[in-house]
Amino acid sequence: MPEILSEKKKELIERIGVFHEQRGMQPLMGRIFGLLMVLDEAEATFEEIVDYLSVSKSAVSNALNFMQAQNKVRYKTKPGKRKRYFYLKIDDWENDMQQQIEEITKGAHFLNEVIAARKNEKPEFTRQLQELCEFLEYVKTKIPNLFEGFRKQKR
Amino acid sequence: MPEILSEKKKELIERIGVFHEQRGMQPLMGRIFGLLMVLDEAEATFEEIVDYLSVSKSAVSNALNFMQAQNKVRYKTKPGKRKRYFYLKIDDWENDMQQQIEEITKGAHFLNEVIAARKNEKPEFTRQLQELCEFLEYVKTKIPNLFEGFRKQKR
DNA sequence: AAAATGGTTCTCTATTTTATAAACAAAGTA
DNA sequence: TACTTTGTTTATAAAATAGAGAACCATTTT
Repeated sequence: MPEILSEKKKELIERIGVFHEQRGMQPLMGRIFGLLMVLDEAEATFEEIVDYLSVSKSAVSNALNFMQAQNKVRYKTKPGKRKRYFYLKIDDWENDMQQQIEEITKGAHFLNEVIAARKNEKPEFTRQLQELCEFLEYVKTKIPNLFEGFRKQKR
Repeated sequence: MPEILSEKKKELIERIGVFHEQRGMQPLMGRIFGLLMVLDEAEATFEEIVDYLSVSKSAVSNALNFMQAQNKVRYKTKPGKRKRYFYLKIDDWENDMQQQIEEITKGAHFLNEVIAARKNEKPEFTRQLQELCEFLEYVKTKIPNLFEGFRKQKR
């Protein structure tokens, strides 16, 4: 028997949905994300997702396939049951975080191209581009330290 | 006489546009961003932007207003001239970067809510949420160090 | 075999986003 | 005053997105 969601949880799911939506995730994906976090069991069948979120099967099918392709979601089965139990693959959050932080530093590449393409007509401007670029490259080198520092601090 | 853009610069502008587009910026904004970086003068009039990018005036007007509201772009005027010279406000990239890095840590807030809302039926799952959350909070505290470390390393 | 289950795929529609074109406003010029 | 320049606004149109609903397919179950 599936958990009955409190109003608080429903509302939290929606807010988590909006949060992700604003960061470029498609709306339903964000809400599935929220749902799978909030459920005490931390998992749900296809049908439950449809019911909890009141959306169509096709929407759920597409969203789940997308999330699985992105390695955000997995499913398992249970002996004797045909249904799939979808859950968040949260155990590799470190990889995820690393990628997210690296994302920010990706722009450095373009900055270098821009700097190379510019005549130095506005040295002050070019210098600022350079400084930003150097910062991004510095951050990139410091990412491993961040994880290391975190682990060290935990013990 | 406005600079004539080389093929290389045109292509670079487009790639910068796509880069920003993929990060949620509207397409034209990304290309204006690229244009204003790549131009030797690091500035352009409204009309020049329209011509360089072959887009409509209203599109440019909207994009520039948006970018000015976001404090990404400013304009100045020149004595005797009526035109506005738009340029990137790049000098506060530190603020910008800080906000971008903080963006990543925003999710911690939701994670705390989720953890509070969950019965502890799946302790392993909850523990992973907690760990991720702690990491985000750790990163948040380390942001100032990042800037400090960068400045230190520069001298 | 027929029916039920679990999920996928296809078609259509509503919404949102992005851009155009044309009218408009303001301010300077002849 | 009329005309030009410089941008803004206002309708619209075109295109991309998200999702609904129904048909569909592959397994089980009966």
